[in-house]
Amino acid sequence: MNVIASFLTDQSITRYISVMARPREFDRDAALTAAIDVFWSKGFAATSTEDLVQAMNIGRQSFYNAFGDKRQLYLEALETYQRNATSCHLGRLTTPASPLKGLLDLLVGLIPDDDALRCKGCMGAGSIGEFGITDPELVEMREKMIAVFHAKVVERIREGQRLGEVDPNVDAEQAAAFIEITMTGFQLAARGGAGAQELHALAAFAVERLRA
Amino acid sequence: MNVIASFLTDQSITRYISVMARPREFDRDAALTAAIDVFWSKGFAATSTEDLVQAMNIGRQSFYNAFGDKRQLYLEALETYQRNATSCHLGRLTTPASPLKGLLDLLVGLIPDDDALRCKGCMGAGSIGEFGITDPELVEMREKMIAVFHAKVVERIREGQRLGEVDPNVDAEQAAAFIEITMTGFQLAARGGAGAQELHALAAFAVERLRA
DNA sequence: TCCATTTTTGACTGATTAGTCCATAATTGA
DNA sequence: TCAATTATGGACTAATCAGTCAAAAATGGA
Repeated sequence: MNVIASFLTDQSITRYISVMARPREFDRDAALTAAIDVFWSKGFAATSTEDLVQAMNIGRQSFYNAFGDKRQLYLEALETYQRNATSCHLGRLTTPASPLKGLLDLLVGLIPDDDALRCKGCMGAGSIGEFGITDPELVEMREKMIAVFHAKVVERIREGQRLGEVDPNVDAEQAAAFIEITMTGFQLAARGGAGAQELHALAAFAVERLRA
Repeated sequence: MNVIASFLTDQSITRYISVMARPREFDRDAALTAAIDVFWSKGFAATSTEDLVQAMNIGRQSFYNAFGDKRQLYLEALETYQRNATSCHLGRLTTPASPLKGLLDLLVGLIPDDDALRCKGCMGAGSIGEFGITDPELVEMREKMIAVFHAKVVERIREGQRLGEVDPNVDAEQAAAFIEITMTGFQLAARGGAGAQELHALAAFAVERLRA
């Protein structure tokens, strides 16, 4: 075992090795970000390793050294994407004082004004569409991500009910699931070319349907 | 020009030719149905022509004779799928006397009880996820399909408002768009493994949110 | 029986695929 | 300076890809 210390679990930080070897020339995080972008736009199957090494601007062997193989890179890309996206969602959901406004911000946050960005949709939704439940590892990743998120949405809805903003007759769990379904609907609609204005109006409509 | 008569536009019916040649040995419709099933499950990029000829149970040259190429077959498969699906949706939407019940049936109709079928999701949604707006021909096909459907949903919602079932304060166009977003959300959730019971409950929840 | 035509069958093609091999370079500690 | 280790670049490989070719078979009409 050559590893003396691995203080950091983040793979992007060069680990301390007993005998230091040739250092990596490229920025692993930047390469990963480039890979995310390709997979996000084209999906897994339609992306070739050649597409990847070009976009990441690294050599083929560096690619396999640093990321394992195409599938491992996809898993890492998707996880990184999802962690980041979920973090943004939670920020928007919880920032406003008004829970209903939080839900609105959550939905509106899914809709970039920039057409090119909006049309990429959501990589997570793309992954569900491409793989469904055929890949257990992906299913597990999804479930972990959604669990955290779902709990927060439920919490915010209950808060809205206590404050008299949200219809007290609805079941908070169901309302949260409803918001989540609406989110995926938005993401697919955006990928299909729906306009920002149209989606903003729909976000308002959906949230308004929960008002007390 | 060898075609004496082409009474029927349906490609699946052997056309009348001046000099009759060797007849096709396989059922074109059955082969197309098999192709739909493969594309539906795996998407376009992940499906090989080998997958297709095996599932369709025809020779490679017969495949290219009868369907052009992989992309043309995909277009035909998707169009056939969509026409059929839209027809089913419209039937469920318009059959019940109650418009609100029609909307509920529409949503519930998206959710097969059979797990394997439900997990396939919707081929149309899959196509949006895979191609986004990158293929103009697909975008055009979608727009034609949705236009007919959307008009019918709006109509049913207005009817519900006249009958006092649907909240008179909502904009019928927006409510219809909301139903359509909910549909795509359902289809992706189903593909991701959501349970039938859970989705049924959500269908009721969504429709109930439109009640007067 | 032969002709014109299309279908079928199976082999074939050139391109692309994911991934590997290997020689060389760069690094630190001995 | 050398040993140990990892990174890099470029050539390579075996498999699979979408699509084609050509010969044989099947049909109805001449």
